[in-house]
Amino acid sequence: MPNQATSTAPALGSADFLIARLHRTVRDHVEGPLAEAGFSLKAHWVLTCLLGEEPQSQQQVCNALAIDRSDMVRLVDELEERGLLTRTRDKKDRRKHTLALTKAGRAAQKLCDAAVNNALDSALQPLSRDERTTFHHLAGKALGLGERTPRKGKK
Amino acid sequence: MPNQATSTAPALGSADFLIARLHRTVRDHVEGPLAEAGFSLKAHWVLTCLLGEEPQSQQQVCNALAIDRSDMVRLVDELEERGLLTRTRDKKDRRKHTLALTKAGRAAQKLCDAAVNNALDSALQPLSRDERTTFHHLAGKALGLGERTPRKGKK
DNA sequence: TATTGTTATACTCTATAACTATA
DNA sequence: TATAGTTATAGAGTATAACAATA
Repeated sequence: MPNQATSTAPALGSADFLIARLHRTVRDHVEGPLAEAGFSLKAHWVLTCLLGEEPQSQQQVCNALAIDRSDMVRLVDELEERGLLTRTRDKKDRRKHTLALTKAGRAAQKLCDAAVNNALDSALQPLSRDERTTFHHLAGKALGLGERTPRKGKK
Repeated sequence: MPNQATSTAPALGSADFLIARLHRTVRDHVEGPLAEAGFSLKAHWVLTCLLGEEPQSQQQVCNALAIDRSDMVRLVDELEERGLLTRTRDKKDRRKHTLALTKAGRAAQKLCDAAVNNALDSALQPLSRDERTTFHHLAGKALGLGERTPRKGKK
């Protein structure tokens, strides 16, 4: 494991520090279990993004996830190779690649989701359920993501 | 600027995604102004850390900030060269380097703090003051940073 | 033997630039 | 001319491993 702050003095309350630390803590918790299931964080994001609103162009997914086009190519390459999504040319605009989940892709997403939610439970353990909901809501609001239904994972 | 999600569909409500996005948004906002002032994010953290509880060993600062020792060497090298802190051998345990801010270091910290707080205001603009306080508190709690006084920047 | 600080190196992520094919 | 996707490359940021000095 990388670099866990060993208990000692927090000393810093700046929001940029807290968010950076939180980011790493969450990543450290989630990455392992996901990797065991054979996925990266971003692969999970892509699958989840497609699950939401299914046929989307690569570019749309890039925009939704704030992932660079050149990264997306590699991500989609792999997911396609593993038969988790299909990549077809848009007939109306042949520049675009339309992405859609396969059945296996939907199953993979579900699997990832379970692993991620489980890992998040332990990463955010100090927070109560209500606190997590509030935190979640505020994070979304801070990002300017309009008012969406939270879509919480059920236990 | 790097990779801003262009308005479109959020699609993802997973906490790991929100935190990752927030991390980048905040970093993108804060890094620029800090760089103009001649500092990196981590340099600001180090200065702030020393401000809190002044004479500390390099290792203590590493622990508090979850920064790797090898990174810390370079950070401290630069800050020392610029006369913002002093690095002296601990006489009781000559393996340790004791760090302490200089007067210029304290001034620099104050300058950075202003730049950072200003940048955070715009990065977290969608949140009200109360919401920011709540978010802040929850982030700290999630990290298991005991109950500290928030030490909010005053306007 | 374990710890602090140091150095050099490797690795991962992400961004950039240049190219193609379409529009 | 501008956009979608691709490719190859470069740059941050961070982790790893080995070493010297000290305990």
